[in-house]
Formats: sequence, structure tokens, C-alpha cells
Amino acid sequence: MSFPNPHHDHGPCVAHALEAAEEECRRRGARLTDIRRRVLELVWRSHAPIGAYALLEALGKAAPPTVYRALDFLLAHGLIHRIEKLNAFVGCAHPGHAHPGQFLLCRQCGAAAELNDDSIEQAVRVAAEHSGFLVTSLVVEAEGLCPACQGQQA
Amino acid sequence: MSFPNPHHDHGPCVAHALEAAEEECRRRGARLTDIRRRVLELVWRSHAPIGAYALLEALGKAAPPTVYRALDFLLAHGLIHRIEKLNAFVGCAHPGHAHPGQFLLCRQCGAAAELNDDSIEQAVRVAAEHSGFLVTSLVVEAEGLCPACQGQQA
DNA sequence: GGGCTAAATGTTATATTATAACGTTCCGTC
DNA sequence: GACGGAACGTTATAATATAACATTTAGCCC
Repeated sequence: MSFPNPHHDHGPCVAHALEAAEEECRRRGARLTDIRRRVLELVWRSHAPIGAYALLEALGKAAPPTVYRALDFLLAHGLIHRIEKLNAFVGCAHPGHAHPGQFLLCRQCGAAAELNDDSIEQAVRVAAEHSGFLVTSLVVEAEGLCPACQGQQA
Repeated sequence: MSFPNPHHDHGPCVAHALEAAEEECRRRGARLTDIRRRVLELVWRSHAPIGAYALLEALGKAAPPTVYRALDFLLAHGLIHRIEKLNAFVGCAHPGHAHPGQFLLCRQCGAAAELNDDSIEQAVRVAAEHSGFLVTSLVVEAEGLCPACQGQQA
């Protein structure tokens, strides 16, 4: 939900996310195959959003459709989010909860934090209603500086 | 700011936008060259966000960098916005005012409406502060159904 | 106007992101 | 173990975007 210490031990986060994904897939009757699991793990290992071709390279011998299919699956089941601005992907911190993606993206270190703020969604919904528009999905991507990088600025 | 009647006469809108762009460029000491002007006009003529390669084709004999350079100029001077979700561009309804892009995108007809709602920006800024994050730019893109297309649904 | 300079444009090549199409393998079910 | 559908492999290509360098143009000073 917020920015982790950049030096924290990320291993347990990844392990926890994979476990949560396993459970979510069981719950949904979806198959978290080896490839899908590996892609999810790679996404989580990266603290910054990671692109499809970076994943592809990390996977070793694989062609683009392999990675895109895995990403499609993970997106469909709410296990990752896509960052439109970056054409890249991040692990979802709250699988199982329906929610729009709201992100804070540090332009210095690349770190991403997921928000889950109803007041943002409400503000958009209200503004949309004024135009008679019905919102079905919402992208919110704020670029700026994370706490750690603000300190490092001159 | 809102969705126009899909059958309205768009010509005057385009003409007005071009005039406003001329003035904004004068004010800024920027050169609205022939290519830039033509690209801006093409962007405005399209009701829906239009992609770089569609513009390229409409321009006739031109190579990608020509169009991308014109788009870069228009973006830099706030005359158009980029829709990240669509990799496409729309005319800015309020050149001269600094403002983040907030858009309503109809998934049926493709129409785009620009919002300019402070409460959305405020909500994001407040949520970001809770994480100690400093927002410098903001993308808000809501997908859904415009008034006209809601009527046409079963 | 002539010459200078910086900006703008032209041109070619290539990088990056994403999908189409079709064949094969794997896995649960009967 | 045969069937059927999902998952995966493979090849090709579409769609989006930029790098690098040559040439032209426009503004400016004298």
C-alpha cells in the first residue's frame, strides 16, 4: 500500500504473494501453471514495474506469446496490474478484492506503490456522472517522487 | 468538457481550436509550423483519440519521426493530450491552463471527453501524501459508456 | 541582401511492444 | 486409453516508437 524500505528483504513478500496467488486460483478454479507461476514470481521480484520483454529474457527460452499469455491470465485473475504509462506490470497487493488500479510511480527509482483509495474513485465517478458517463474501469497513475528519492534531491 | 452530440457540426470546433493554438503559440513564442498545424487539425477532426500511424497515413508522404516530432511539440505546449491506455492523442480543450489530463473514454463509440476536476486531483494528492509521495504529474483515464451509447445498450 | 545559426524537417534504419495463426502437448474425465 | 478443452510451442508479422545523421528552412544580425 505504501513504499517499502528500498533495502528491505523482499523474499518473504514474494513468497507471500505466491502463496496468496495459489489460494486465489484454488478459490477460482483457475490453474496457476508453472509458467504463470514463474512469470508472477518474476513480476514480484522486481520492485519496479517490469516489461513483457524483460520477463521474456528472464524466462530464458520462450517466445513473446508465452509471456503475454501468462500476463493475460494473471491480469484476468487480478494477480497483477498493468501500468499503462510504462507498458509494464506489477504484482497486485490485494488479489481477491475487486479494485481499480491506482498507482504512485517514482520517476527517480522506478518504485511503484499501489493505492486503494475510495475517495479517488468516488471523485471520478461523481465527475463522470455530471457528464452522464458510466464508469466501468479506471486508470489512475501518478508520477512523482517517493519518500526516499525526495531526500536524495539536492 | 462533456460529450458533444455525435452528429454536431465539428468544423467550427476544429477552427476554434486551431485559432486558440495559434494564439497560444504566439504567446509562448513557439512556432506552429505547417506540419504541426496539420497534425493538430487532424487530431481535432477525429472525435475519438487518434494514433500516430493513423495521423501518418492521413498526412500522406511522411515518415514516423515527422509525426512523432509534431506530436511532441503539441504535447509540450499543451495543445494535445496523450491517452496512455490507447496510445493515442486528443486535442486539448483548454490550452494555456496547466492541468493534468483526466479523460472519460467510451468503450463503445470511442469518444473521449476531457475532465478538469480539482477534487480528483486533490483526492490523489491527499492519498499520495499519506505515503509521503510527491505527485508531479497525473494520468486519470476512465473507461465506460458515454450518454449516447448507454441508450443504445439493450 | 549575404552569411550565420539554430530550429525544423527529411531519410533510413531499427528498437520496442504486442498479436495472429496454427500445430502440439498436457490434463482431467469418462 | 480415448476424448475434448485448455495450455503451450513456434513462426511470422503487426503496431508503436526512436536513434542517428543529412538537409532544408527561418530568423537574425550586420
